Amino acid sequence: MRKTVGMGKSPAEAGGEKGPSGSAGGPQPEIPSASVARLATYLHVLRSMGETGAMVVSSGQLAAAAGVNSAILRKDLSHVGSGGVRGVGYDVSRLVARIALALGVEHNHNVVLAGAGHLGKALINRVGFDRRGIKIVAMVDAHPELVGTTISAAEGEVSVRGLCDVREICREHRVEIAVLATSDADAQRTCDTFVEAGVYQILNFSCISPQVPEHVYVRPVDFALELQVMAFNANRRHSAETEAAQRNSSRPGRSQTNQRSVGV
Amino acid sequence: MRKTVGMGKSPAEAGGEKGPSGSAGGPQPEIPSASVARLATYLHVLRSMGETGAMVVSSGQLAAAAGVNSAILRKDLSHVGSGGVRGVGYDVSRLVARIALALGVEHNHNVVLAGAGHLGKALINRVGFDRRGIKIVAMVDAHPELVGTTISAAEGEVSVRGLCDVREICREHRVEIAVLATSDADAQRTCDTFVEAGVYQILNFSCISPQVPEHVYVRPVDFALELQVMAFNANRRHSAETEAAQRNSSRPGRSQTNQRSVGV
DNA sequence: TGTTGTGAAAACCTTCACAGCG
DNA sequence: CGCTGTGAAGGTTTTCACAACA
Repeated sequence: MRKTVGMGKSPAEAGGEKGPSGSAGGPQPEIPSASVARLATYLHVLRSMGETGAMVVSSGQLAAAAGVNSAILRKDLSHVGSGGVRGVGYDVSRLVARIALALGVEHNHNVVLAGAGHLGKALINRVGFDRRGIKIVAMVDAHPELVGTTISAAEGEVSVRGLCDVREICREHRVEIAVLATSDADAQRTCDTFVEAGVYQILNFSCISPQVPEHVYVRPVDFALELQVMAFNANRRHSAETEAAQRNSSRPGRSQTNQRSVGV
Repeated sequence: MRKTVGMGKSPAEAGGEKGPSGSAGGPQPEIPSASVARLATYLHVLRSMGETGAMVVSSGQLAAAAGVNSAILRKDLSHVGSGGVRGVGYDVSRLVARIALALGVEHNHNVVLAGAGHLGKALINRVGFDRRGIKIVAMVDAHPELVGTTISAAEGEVSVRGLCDVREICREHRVEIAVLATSDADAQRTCDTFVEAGVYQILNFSCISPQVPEHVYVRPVDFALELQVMAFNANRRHSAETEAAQRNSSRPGRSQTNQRSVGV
């Protein structure tokens, strides 16, 4: 929600054509973007379940584990041609395969991580990117004194390269996605380098909003924002309490609005 | 979107009462949650603008800087009693004051950060929490060997404390919000400790989904998720391209759906 | 003229509720 | 009986478009 001029949701999704597809072989029936994010979560949860031996899950169980309402889960799954069995549930491995197919997890996407500070180290040490179709192929940093050093990562060591190598790295590995975990001072410069190298999706952890051309999508990850929203909720809770106390009788009331999960 | 059973949107917002307020003095006219997140972003952007000397902004300028459509920006601002001048724009400092008031940034909220690894270090070194109403009052870690060590932070040094101190810290500082930046192995245990200490909003960076009681809100920050969505978009772009190439004429078409910003 | 503030319309997303089936 | 899949209803969020105004 910060800067980001470019495409908001997705490429594809051309002209009109609401039906399954204009001609004969339109394969993607256009999954709603809100569902895509949740499907990725289900995939993650299902894999954990599979590892602990579960063979089938019901929508209720999976929904509870994923933190969503079961109706929307079933609707999401219907977009991937769920294949559940009425009265029983879903076969875990089959469902994993279907979601993975729909999300295109089979093609590994190569990403470059910029910034060899604490955040960069935290990111490179995260496990589980690989199995989710993400491969960090290189780490770069704008500071010459860091170039050539090695960072211990989840698997082996990664050596830090310079910005001047970005173009070559991106061409060689067909990189379309980059992560900007640099200091604010280096962010714009590093971002420009990526854009010149043909990267068109950037996950931005810095506090500035880099200027980018129209066709580039920058997804901001503003660490303070979530906390600020939480603080606001805390304030609201307090004023609701004092307000309720000033009157006399209480009226409970509910509310639900799941917001999209956050962050890399 | 991961686990998270508790409140989805906000506390407050009790029963029916759609109008401004039931009785006489209802002060909060109920800002939509989508707007709250954006308002926090505007505040951030406006402060940067203020520092570079801008006195007034138009909705178009601010919207471009914040990466949103100008109509929705004006609507968001209308919730805080915008006070703009037609034909001119908004007075920057006045607008900052109004948004800060509406969001309640004046009350500082104390938060505890769990996890003294790379991620924890990255978070504690972030600047700008303070001016956004957030104060990290302590850092804790489940590993005894880290307890007592000091971490160099943006301002001075912070010493790491143990889980057994959490209860006291939270009571002393009236902590309602915690950040879970531990390893997955320590996450549940640390989370439980916070819940017992009365924390009811938790920003979760770990890859597991902690089990929490009904009234606790866990906001997941799944680092891989965003990248996976980006990868999906890249796939869609590719299949759209090849599909378009298989036919002959191209039909451009647009799409816009700004998703909520992400992360702490 | 240029910009705000805001109804009304449109798009999007979620929830309900139930038919259909194993 | 239990669970899936889905049409229809309901709610929220975004966009449009334009009157009002300095």
